[in-house]
Amino acid sequence: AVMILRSRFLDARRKRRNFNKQATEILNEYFYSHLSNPYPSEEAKEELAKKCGITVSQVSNWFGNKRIRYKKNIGKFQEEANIYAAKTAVTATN
Amino acid sequence: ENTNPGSSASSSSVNKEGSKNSNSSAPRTRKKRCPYSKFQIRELEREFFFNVYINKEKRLQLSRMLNLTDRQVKIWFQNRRMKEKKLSRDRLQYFSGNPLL
DNA sequence: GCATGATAAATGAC
DNA sequence: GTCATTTATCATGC
Repeated sequence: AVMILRSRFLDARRKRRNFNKQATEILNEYFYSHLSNPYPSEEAKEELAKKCGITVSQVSNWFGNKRIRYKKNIGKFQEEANIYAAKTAVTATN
Repeated sequence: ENTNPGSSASSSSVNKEGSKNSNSSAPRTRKKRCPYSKFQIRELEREFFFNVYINKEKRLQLSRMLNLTDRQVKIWFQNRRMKEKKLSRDRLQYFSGNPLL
């Protein structure tokens, strides 16, 4: 029993699995609503991790990748940025 | 497998930080990340197994053997310790609160 | 074929 | 020294 868990842990790290759509939505919402300073605190990371059903490390990985890839090609994320900007604007009015 | 700057017989292309840059070049260009070879990793891991903290003596010896700078070896051990800590955290989280245990 | 998540070098704050 | 991070690279998903 322990052995299968151990083996599952060992190969579970590098086997990449995409996050579900809802988790990505939550992360993007935070990112684009904090675009001037997309550095969530440790507490914010824990909350995001809980809401997304992922670990804090995965949240850190996601923001690290998002920041560098956004900076490298802002144009590519323009459409995405507009979508979430509109989304947060709607929630703000409610 | 690994064309490491400084390995083989590179004469002097190694960018040193010792130079107190005479002229402008204000922000020193960040050193490009260069993955280490299997051999380098094996030797580093071997030493890490014996002692997680490496002393200056062995560090110089290792850096010469692997054609790395002392700084590179020092930083490798720092990163390796962080990796070990993360592995412990992940292990703990994975084996705790799981369905069958 | 790139998008994406995870990991490996390298830097800097403290 | 630790540790969050930047950056490039790796490995996989699709």
